[in-house]
Amino acid sequence: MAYWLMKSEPEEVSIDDLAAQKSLPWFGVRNYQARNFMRDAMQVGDRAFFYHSSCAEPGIAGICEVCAPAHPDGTQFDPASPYFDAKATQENQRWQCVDVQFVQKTRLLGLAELRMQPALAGMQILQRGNRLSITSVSDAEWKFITEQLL
DNA sequence: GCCAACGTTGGC
DNA sequence: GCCAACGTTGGC
Repeated sequence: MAYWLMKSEPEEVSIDDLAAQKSLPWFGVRNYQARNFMRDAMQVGDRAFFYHSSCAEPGIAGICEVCAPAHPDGTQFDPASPYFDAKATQENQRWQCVDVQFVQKTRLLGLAELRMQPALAGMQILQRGNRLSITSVSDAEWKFITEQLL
């Protein structure tokens, strides 16, 4: 069982959207490293912080859980989708995603507040230039955030 | 809207 | 396989 942090733009999919839908595919990832995490490392039952990015209040907004293993991301084949990938074919599909289900909404734990914690100084999301939309979270970081901050 | 940082592309 | 140019991310 591993822990993750998954970024989503709340204008597209927020923690409230996930709560309303119960579960949904984590579609739209177009970065190989993040895809590889979903395809190779994430397992059903893993938990993740649901992080709101590119918005007025970026930060952790809730918790979700992987509920289905990686499967093809259908948006790569949909010409109407912003995530359409003209180079993806049924034989050579490029993008996969896991499904996640809602666990809980939390208070908004903002970026600045995360940065204030010495215990979290090594967190991937806080590293300079970090852009990866899925990062792993250590057991210690998960414990600290869930038990001390939320 | 700015811009630093990073990933991807494509010519060579 | 190098690397410059370009595109994207994401906080501010």
